[in-house]
Amino acid sequence: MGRVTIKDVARHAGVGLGTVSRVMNNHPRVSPETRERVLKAIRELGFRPNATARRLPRKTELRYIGVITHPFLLNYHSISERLRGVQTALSASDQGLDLALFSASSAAHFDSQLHHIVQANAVEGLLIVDFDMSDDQVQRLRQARIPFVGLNHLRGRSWPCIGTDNEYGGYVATRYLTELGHRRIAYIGDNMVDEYGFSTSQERYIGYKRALTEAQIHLNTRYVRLGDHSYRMAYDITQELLQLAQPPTAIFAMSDLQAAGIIAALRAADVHVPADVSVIGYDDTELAMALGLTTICQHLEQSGRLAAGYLLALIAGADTPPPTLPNSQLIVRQTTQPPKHRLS
Amino acid sequence: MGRVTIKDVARHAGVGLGTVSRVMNNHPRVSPETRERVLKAIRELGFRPNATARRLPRKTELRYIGVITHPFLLNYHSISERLRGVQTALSASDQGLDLALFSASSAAHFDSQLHHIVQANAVEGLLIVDFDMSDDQVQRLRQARIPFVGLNHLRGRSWPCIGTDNEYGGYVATRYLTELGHRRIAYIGDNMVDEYGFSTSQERYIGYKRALTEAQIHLNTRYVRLGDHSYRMAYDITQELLQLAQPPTAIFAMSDLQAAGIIAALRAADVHVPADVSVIGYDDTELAMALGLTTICQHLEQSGRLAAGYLLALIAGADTPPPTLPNSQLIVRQTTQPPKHRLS
DNA sequence: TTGAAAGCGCTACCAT
DNA sequence: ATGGTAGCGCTTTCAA
Repeated sequence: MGRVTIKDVARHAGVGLGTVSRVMNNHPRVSPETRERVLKAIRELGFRPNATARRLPRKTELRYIGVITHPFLLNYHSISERLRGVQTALSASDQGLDLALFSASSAAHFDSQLHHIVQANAVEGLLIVDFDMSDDQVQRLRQARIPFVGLNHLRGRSWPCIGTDNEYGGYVATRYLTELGHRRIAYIGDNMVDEYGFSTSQERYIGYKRALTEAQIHLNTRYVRLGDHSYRMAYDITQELLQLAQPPTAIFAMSDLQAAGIIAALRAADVHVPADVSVIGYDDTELAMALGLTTICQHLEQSGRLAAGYLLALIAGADTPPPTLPNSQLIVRQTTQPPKHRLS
Repeated sequence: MGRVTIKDVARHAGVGLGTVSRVMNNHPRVSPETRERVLKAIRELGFRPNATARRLPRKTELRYIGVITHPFLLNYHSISERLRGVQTALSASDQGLDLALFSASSAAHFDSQLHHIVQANAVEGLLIVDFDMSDDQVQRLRQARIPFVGLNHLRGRSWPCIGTDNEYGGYVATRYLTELGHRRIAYIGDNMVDEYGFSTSQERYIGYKRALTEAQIHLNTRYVRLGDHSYRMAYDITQELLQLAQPPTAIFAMSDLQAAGIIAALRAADVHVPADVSVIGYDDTELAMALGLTTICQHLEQSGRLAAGYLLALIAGADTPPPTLPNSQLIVRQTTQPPKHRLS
């Protein structure tokens, strides 16, 4: 597509380049007639000035830190917490860096977004939320000399990531339940991993399994359910779990929101929490506080702050190792207690 | 500050301009020695290429839709819902527009951000979340031909805004309570208005007053409390309200999160909801669903979608009136009922 | 493999 | 008030 430039407009209006520019910039010294003629030409040609070209002679720099994430994540509490941390770090640094938010709805889309970002030299640095990258993708960013930091936990990744260990989180939550004496423990996760390569749920599941193994509890796959991470889904799954001949005495969920759905479903079925069933959530949101929910705190806001701060350091040319985030932490509230009867 | 350019690097390394460029772009046909010499020069001079200048000859356009908001808002559920709507509209349009998130922590900061955005020609269009603008600021955006849409309700604004009427929302919630027979109705809002010119809480308060007046209820200022919009604050304020000689029989809150704090405080004081005290929240978040909270739905995600869609139309040169968002809606759940005794 | 030079699309200055 | 022109900092040909 041969874009319409200021030159075309000038020719079309029968004026000089400078005049068109003056009209665009509301320069006072343009006669009303000429101005009208130029505006008409602009309209007729559908001219839209090239922002990059305007910036160059004006010498107004525009610098961004990019954040790339999945649009579904915008549903989640986790993203706004992390974004908040990122913004905090950015404002604090006062380097005139703004935040560009890219979203990628599939692995292919992620790749094309990455391509776009590199090609357009869009950002000074990139925060990659939860997505994993192929060696090739890492290579491309390195070659383009765009510093990047993952906003999630480093597990088998060859590039710096900041986040808490999901395997550990899953382990700690489940171990707490086994220590309380539970043996029929359900896990409700999400299935994003299959579609998008997010491994969060899977990692926590591995921790869950490890805790079961340690407690010599046989893994019952009926207790493992994956859905779409919504309140509603957790509600429905809980109803199904209650239909089992041996329903679980404890449920560990992927998020506080799911836990809320679980609690609601239990309440609706007149099953008492925690007397009949214990529930553990994840994220330590204000929702968990509101519900008195036992949960795992993964320091989301802080992770955003640290990751952005580290990225800024990398941009400034630092060659230091990434900062460490405190590990996940079990927050015990009122939705967990030993099971009524010790069963096997 | 005379920035270091590629020219300086070339001179310093004793090579031509093109060679420096080739090194920066990992061009294969550069001898290892020359490459090393150039890299050394780059390091020594602290050279950082100008992203704008790189984009120009590459002809890779980079276009953003800006969203400007207050960093505190990132705490709120409302912002992620709206951002999600914006992203949805942006992706759907498939125009290669990305999202730039600006945050302004004060009125002065907002003004300077606006200046920066205009000056740098940073965005194709701007969504202004909750901030109000002076005539001068509106004028500046108009002059720069940057289309803009407010992401909040239009009340006394001369520019297009998309959002539900807060006065109406406050009115509907309060009227529902008066109709149930409540006469001692508290309002818990936030105090952002003073510091930042956000009028959300104030507008709802006006609706609250109107409903009281209609029901011939005298406004008791002890029942009107403003805080910082957190769960904690609402919790504390509720404790104070319970100390009053005549505690309220109903509480209307600025957000579902506050409502959750209120309910928790009431429960802690062994006051039953809704038997002893009714509670209404705002936003219809999943938290409200989880708590069975009566609340006001203000169609946040949809407002983001509509506003972004409309902005895209404006950018494309449309001259249509803004779309209309369905008005706020009362969602009755289980935290409201008539007061125990009819009191005056 | 390298240097020189011609743009990229626009702004802003210098004349007129 | 307007047209011509010299950059803005970089990429990418074209020769050598």
